[in-house]
Amino acid sequence: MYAKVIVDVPSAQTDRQFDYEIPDNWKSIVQPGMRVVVPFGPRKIQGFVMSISEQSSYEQTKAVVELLDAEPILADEFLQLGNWLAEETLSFKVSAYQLMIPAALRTKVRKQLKANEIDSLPPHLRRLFDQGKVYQWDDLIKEGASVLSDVQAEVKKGTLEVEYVVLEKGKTKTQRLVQLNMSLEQALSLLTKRANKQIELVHILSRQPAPISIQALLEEGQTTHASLKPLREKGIIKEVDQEVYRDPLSGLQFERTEPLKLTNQQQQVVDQVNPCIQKEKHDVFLLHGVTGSGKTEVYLQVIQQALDLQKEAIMLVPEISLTPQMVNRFKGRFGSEVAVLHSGLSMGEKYDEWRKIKRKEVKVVVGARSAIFAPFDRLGMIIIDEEHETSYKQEENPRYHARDVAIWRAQYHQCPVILGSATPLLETYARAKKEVYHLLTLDERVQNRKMPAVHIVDMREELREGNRSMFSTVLFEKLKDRVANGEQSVLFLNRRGHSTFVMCRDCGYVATCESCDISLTYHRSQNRLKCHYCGHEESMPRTCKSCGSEHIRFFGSGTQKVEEELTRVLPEARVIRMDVDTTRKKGSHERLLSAFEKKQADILLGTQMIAKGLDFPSITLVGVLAADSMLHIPDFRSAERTFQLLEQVSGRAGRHELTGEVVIQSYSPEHYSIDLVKAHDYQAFFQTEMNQRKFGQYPPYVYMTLITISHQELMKVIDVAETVVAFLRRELSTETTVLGPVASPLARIKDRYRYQCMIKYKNEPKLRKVLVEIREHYQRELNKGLQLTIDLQPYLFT
DNA sequence: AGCACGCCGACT
DNA sequence: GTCGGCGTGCTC
Repeated sequence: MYAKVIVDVPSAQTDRQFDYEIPDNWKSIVQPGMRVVVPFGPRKIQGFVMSISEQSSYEQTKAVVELLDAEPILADEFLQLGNWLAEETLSFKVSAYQLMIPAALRTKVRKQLKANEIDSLPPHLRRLFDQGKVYQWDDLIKEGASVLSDVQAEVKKGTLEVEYVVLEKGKTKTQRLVQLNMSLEQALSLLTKRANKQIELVHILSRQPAPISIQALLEEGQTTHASLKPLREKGIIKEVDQEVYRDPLSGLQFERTEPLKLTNQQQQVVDQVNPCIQKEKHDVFLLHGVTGSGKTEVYLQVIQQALDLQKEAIMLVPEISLTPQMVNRFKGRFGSEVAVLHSGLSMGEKYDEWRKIKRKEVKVVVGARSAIFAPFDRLGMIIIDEEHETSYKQEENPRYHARDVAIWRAQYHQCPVILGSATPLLETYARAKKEVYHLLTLDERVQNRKMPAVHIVDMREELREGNRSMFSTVLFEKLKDRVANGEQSVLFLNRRGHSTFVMCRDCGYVATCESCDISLTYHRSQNRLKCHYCGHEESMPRTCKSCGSEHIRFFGSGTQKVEEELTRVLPEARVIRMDVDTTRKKGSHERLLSAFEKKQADILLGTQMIAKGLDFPSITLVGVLAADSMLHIPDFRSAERTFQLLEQVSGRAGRHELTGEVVIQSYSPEHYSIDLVKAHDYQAFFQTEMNQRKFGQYPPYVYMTLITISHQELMKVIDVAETVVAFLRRELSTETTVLGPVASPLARIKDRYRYQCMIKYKNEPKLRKVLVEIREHYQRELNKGLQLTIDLQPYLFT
């Protein structure tokens, strides 16, 4: 019997199955989807069993050396999904499989030196084995080169041996429990009358039917470890280790909520989706619901339907909106049947949540992108909230989109998918219009609340009237009003730091990062300049590096500067700033939001991260300080992103009894992506933008593929890029457009020059084959400095 | 990815 | 003559 194994070596040459003999004692145990350790050349590595076969076409096969799982870690569904995903994203199969298992289960191979005959070693080598029979290879490197060749000589003789140990990173957490090791009478007979505390502890234990934790025991007995120790020494108690889950939400209480009464519109949506769950029919729904229309309640109720039918559900949310508010709503409705997966969890916590799913202890998963791989086997519903969010696309290999995986899994399980958004991605809405997806609309807010009124302020006008501050008169007055009335405001600015760039007034020199083609951002609190791409930091120069002048000035405002300005012009306002810099520490996100919720501040000032999910009753004003900040980015989706962001931010206002207002400051208020926010008119935006896309031949009218080439040397990059483009033009059909090569918008990052080329096509069956050929051609150079990334359906063009 | 094998230049 | 630099190819 042979196991067909995909080995854990992510490279083009090893991206296929290898055959290994299964030793007799494992023949009945090994199954597809299990992890094994196999010999691979001179070393030992991990692999995934794909299938089991009676024969092998290889004359000589090595045997599986270790079995890492007692049952398959990847169900058949995932073996198929991985195969599809690898092909779809042009990545290695093993990389696709690694996505599906928690990081804690990924293995590391440790190389070590084992002494077979310590006594026959020369003294300078024998020294290494003072501590034991093994010596870590990593430490050997520090010993110097001559030792290495001596070691190699001994390995040849057989006195030393090179070993490979496969280690799992994660551990299960255990808790120590105690119980009585004998009857109460026996125990008491072993104790003196004066040992009051010990006697009490024994009594407590005798009342417990099951072992209890040491902590609980000592607490109940009102004592410390001092009274436990003698019991342990006399053998009166027995201790056992029990596996426990790390609970990221420990100590939190969730108030149980009941389903809310649905509006007619909400009910219609539920009525269309529920039959699909019941009849096990696959369908993709686009739920287009304006902000505040109660999409979340719809999600909760269709998930309830799935649970009622003994099925499971996955709900994806953008990382950024996986706020305590969202978690509370799910925990409140489904209690302990929910697992939560997001990047804020530690590796161990993620592993525990994953095991709860695998063991069927939960029925619902709420999580960010990777939660789409939750190991359920009776999926009844998949929901992707804020479907247009860019975070659903992974920006490293495998470059997959959670939506595509969701639809694949839903087809496999024959269940519906709901894509929900107030501002769907253009491609998605176009598909709904073509009836590829099923369109469901919620165009009214719940309880007939009005959409917030939007004022658009022309900042050029403000400037002309002599207002050079970053707040327009309108916004400032309204802010002041809110603070006076005890209502809350949200201020949004898509830039962190203090100033976006620092320029010399005399010679025009702009401080840039030495490794990237990016201007440095000034951070006031540390008085330093930072690169937001590579993390490089330097102190703020007193004089211009180029001409020595002292006239260095700050330009472009970030959140830090706005905060400063606010305390100056509106000293009575209490401000909370939320951006990457203030939320870096674990839990600070929650802390800041709950402080705002408790009305410990009047103004919440922040970047992207406050744009979604916030639902606080007393927010009645939303201010957008620089609406055009995204508009001039060289990306065909910049108008769409601007509209989406403005709509999302506006949606934070007036979600409850108090009506809301929005003030948008812009230097191009006539642009449709800004102007149409006034009427909250997605339809009009869709039409206008579709015309633009048609005119420029952009998605959804064409598909796109982006190839980015980078290298330390500029000439090398240009050379490769030109060769690639020429090859593409020659191989692809004449209807396909190949653009470039051009320097990437971020032309240099971390000392690497970057060029890109874009392929636009409608129908190109040869594409994958041609792309694979390009990658194979540069195989050799890929190890040596050259980087070539291929992104099918890119979201970002940096 | 590692690792061995193998082929050329700078040394004892 | 040998040590060790890296290019090339293989791993069931």
